[in-house]
Amino acid sequence: MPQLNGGGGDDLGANDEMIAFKDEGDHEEKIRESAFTESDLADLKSSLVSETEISQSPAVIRRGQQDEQRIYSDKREHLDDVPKHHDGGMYKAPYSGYPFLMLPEPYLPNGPVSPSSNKVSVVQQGMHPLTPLLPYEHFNPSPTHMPTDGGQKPGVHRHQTQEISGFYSLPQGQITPSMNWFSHSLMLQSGMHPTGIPHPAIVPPSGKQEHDQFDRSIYNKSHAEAKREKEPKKPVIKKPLNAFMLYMKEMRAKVIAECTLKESAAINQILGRRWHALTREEQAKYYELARKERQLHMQLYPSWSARDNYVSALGKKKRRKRDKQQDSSTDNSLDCS
DNA sequence: CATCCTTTGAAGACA
DNA sequence: TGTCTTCAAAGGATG
Repeated sequence: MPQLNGGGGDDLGANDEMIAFKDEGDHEEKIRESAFTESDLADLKSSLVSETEISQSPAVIRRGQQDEQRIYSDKREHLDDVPKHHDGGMYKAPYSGYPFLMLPEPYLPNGPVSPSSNKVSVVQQGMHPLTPLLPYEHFNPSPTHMPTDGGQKPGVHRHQTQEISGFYSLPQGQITPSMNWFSHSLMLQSGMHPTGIPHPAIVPPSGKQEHDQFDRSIYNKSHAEAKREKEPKKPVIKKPLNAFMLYMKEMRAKVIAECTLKESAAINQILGRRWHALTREEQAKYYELARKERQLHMQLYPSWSARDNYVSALGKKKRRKRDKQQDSSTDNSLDCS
């Protein structure tokens, strides 16, 4: 199968996913036929209400979503097989030259999308808002810089890939095989990437509560405690963005402009429908970008695991949500249409 | 002020 | 192995 950048040992693709993807053909066409345009905005707006009120219980809805998700997951696997738009070692995103040109102006720091946002993390402010990939730009993925498994957590299996374009080459010696999180944690403070470039995947010790605690400590803590507080805290390394998230980042501004919507939930619904309306080639771009994101992320943070950011095995938020659903499922009044 | 909503996909947990 | 849960982004809405 065609491999990215000459196919250096990427094991993310799978050939056994063809069936589901083929079967999806008709479905995909139908989706495209019903591709969302801004003319459907009114429809969506009403569906935002109606779709959540109709027959299915949340559990059933969720189940359906997951079934569909699996189909698209299969599709994604297949998409790894589609011819890649790359040239030699350098990926050329045909649509806009990701990562540098992927997002339109509105995503620039002073653009219409972000300017007034106070939700942008400290790390993101003042950095290239375009994509987490930017800092990776200087990362040299050559085998000599491959991280070892020394810092690897048990049970964390990360596939090391040989091939990342020279596009991401790093100033020499910035990341060594022995560099795990602890060895460059100081650099990571305040979201500083080992390269010296802020990285959006790295945020200061997370949680507003934590932050509040820190602020209060300035006034309330004893000297010893204050000193302890000063000690470096583990920065939070965020998950790499998946294909859809990358797509959302790129297209959100466009949808906002077209539909004059502000509410993210509604925008995300539109984006979800548009995502399904994309051709496989169009989606492939984002799957490819996401794959690169993951590769770079795992090379930059070999000891990182998604588990690191888990609130708990069963987070309180979802637990509450589930409890709610159970309550509503016992109350069937909302299930009928 | 914290959490929810809403989407898809990746990854971890668990039976 | 299959299913479920959590979290990535975003910002208005809500309690």
